[in-house]
Amino acid sequence: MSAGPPGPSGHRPPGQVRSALIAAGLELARAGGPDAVVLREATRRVGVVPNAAYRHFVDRDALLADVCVAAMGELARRMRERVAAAPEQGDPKQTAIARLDALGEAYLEFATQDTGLFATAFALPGHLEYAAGRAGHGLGPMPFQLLSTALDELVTAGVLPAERRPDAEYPIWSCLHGLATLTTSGPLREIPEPIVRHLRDQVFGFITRGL
Amino acid sequence: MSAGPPGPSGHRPPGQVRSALIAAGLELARAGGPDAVVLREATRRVGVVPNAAYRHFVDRDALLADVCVAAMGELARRMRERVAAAPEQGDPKQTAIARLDALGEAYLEFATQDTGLFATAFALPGHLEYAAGRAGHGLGPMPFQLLSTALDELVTAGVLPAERRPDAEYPIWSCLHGLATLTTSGPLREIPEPIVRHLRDQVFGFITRGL
DNA sequence: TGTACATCAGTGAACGCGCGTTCACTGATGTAC
DNA sequence: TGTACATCAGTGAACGCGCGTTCACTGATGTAC
Repeated sequence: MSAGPPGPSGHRPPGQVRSALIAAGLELARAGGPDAVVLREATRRVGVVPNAAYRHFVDRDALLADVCVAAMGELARRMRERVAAAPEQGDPKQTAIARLDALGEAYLEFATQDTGLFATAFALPGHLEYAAGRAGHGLGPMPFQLLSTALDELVTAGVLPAERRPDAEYPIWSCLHGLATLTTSGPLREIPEPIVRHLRDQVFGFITRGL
Repeated sequence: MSAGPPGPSGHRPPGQVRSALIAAGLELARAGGPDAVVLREATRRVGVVPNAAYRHFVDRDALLADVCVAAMGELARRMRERVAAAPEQGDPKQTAIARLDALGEAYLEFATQDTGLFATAFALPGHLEYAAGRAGHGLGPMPFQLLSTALDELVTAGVLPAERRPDAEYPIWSCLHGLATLTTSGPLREIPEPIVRHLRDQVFGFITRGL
């Protein structure tokens, strides 16, 4: 976690402290959500004096914003990973459905395993663009885009009727996101794991039926 | 907001300060969510010295817990109100569907109009029972129960096949809750109101199709 | 190739703030005899 | 009916804490001549 090589008063290679602060912020967020992204604690972990952070971020909110974007990027990365690993089925219909499932599984798995990071990804004030689409942060396609692509494939495969394609992202996203928050930080957060898995199957069935 | 009649050092009627603190906590929560429920600010609003709160709550978390329960009770109250106001249709099928719609509308409306209170209702650590059911707080039936009842009516009316009734609450709740959080405190929070309404219709259609 | 100087990224010390919480207290209320 | 006393719910003052942020500084790095 500590910066390592440079002496106690040394200068680091350019950009290293900045990215180390974001990395430290991510660890804090992983453990405690967005509120746990405390500027002083991040600098402590990087091995730098608190005010050094102000060389890289105008204030604490600017640091948090970068941490949020990174968290969302991490969610997207995991989703891409799982879609890529989804086994090719013989039937193109089955393949398209398997891809959508993989997306949903990754989303829920991330929320379960990294609850704090998941909450942080959605804590950025304002901009829908960064979750809802159009990359441009060098982090690759974001979750909404991945879902859009999966739905396009379902249309191509003939599973989803073309007239129901427009805006089909939103009901599905809502289902997944609702289940994720209810079971990880909502009233269902303490129910035993097998039951959570059952609920997930229930919701997946519901989604498939609604297509 | 202030306690009124009793003099600056006076004692209040028994129980009045306690419920006034919860009421003040609710106002704080309404404006800023659970984190805004600050013990000192609540006592300030009630017109009492900070440590007086410790006569009524073991610590700040205990106050917050009561505020959370009250917020959930308020959500339930609004849902009941809307269901009661739903117009009786000629067809029992239509009536049952209209009731479910009313429930969903009330849920989303509460999340939109009282975002802080909505977040607070779901911020209580631990207990699923209080949202997921079985009253017992003198606050009347809670949201989950209301949804269960609505689904039972859909089965009776012949809209929802009986074999799909078990656990049907969860996919529907997930959809509504996901849409509520995405559009009120998530990445979709700043999209214009007409579009939100369109998304809501989209989700309602999805739910009806999934029954 | 060497010197003068601007820039950059760190240090050290301090600030004010508001928070939750604890202490010893006081005066009003209700009960026992 | 009157007095003694326990209980209860408030007051007043103070605590330590960690936070975000600002100030003046210093030393290393890179550039101009």
